[in-house]
Amino acid sequence: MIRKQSKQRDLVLNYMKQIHGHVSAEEVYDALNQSGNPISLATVYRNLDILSQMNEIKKIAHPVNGYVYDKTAEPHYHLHCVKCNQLFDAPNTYVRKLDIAMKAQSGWEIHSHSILFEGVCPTCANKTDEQYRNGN
Amino acid sequence: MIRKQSKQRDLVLNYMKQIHGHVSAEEVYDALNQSGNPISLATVYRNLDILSQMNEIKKIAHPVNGYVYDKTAEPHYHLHCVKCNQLFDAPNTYVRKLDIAMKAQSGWEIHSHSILFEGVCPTCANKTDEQYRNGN
DNA sequence: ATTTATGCAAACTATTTGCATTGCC
DNA sequence: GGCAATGCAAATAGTTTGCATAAAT
Repeated sequence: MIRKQSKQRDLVLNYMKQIHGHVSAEEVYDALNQSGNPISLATVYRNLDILSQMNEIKKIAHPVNGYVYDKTAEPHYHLHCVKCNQLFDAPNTYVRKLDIAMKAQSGWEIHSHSILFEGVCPTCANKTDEQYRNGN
Repeated sequence: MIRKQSKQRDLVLNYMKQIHGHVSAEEVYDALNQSGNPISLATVYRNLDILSQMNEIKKIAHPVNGYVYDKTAEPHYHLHCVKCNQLFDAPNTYVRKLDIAMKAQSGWEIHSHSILFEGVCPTCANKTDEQYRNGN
C-alpha cells in the first residue's frame, strides 16, 4: 500500500515541523482549523499516526496528559514540570553508550532509550502559591 | 483528608505489592473480583490514585497502552518490548548523578528521572514471524 | 481505473463524577 | 455524629471505525 500525497497530510506535517514543544491531536486540529485550513479530527489522528510510522514525527506518552506528538522522531530527552505539566526538550545530547550497556546487562536487543526528568521549571519555581491560586 | 485505611484500599495495596511487573486499573479490578473480593471499578481507580499520592505505588505512562501502575514509587528504569508491548523493570540501579547534572545544565529543580529503553525482549527475539502470525 | 484519503457520525475505551448509602474514628 | 469511602450509573474525554464521497496516481 503505497501512500499518496494529500493536502491534509502536508498541512499536518508542516504544522508539526514548525511547532516548539509537543502537541496533542486536538491542538493540531484546532490550530489548523483556526488558520483557515479545515480538516477533520479523524484525519488529524490518521495523519499523525501515518507520519509517526514514516518516522517524520513521534508519538510520545505524556506523564499526565495522554499522548502528545513530537516534531521529530530523533531520540532525545525530556523535562516534565510537575507544576504546569508542560513537557520540554532537554538541552543535552543523546548518550548512545547507554543502549550498549543496557544490551549487555539485559540481553535485550535495544533500539533506543529516552530519559524523562521530573521537576519544576524556572517559571513555576518563581511563582508564589498565591499566583497559582489565581492561575497566573 | 484521606483516611489511612479502608477494606478496599487495603485490598488494592496488598494486590499491588505482590504483583510482578505493571498493571492497569482494569487488571486490578478483574484480579480482585476473581479472587472473591468484590470491588467496583470506580473504587479501584480512586484507590490507585490515592495510593499514588501516598507514594506507595506509582502511576506510569505506558508507551502504548495508556497508564499502568507500578508496585513501587521508587524511581527506576524500564524496558519496553516493541513486539509484545510488555514493560519490564531494568536490572540496573538508579543514577542520581544524572539529576545533579541536569539541574546544572537546565536550571530546573530536578526531583528524579526515569529511563525507558525500547527494544525487543529475548522471548520475542526468538520468535519467528510465523509464530507471531499465529499469536504464539 | 484503481486505490488511497477524507469527512462525518457512530462506536468504543478509558476514566471520572454525582449522589445516595455505608462504615470508620 | 460527622466525615470519608463505596457502589452504581451516568457523564465525559480521547480515539477509532464504517461507509459514502473526493482526490491522487
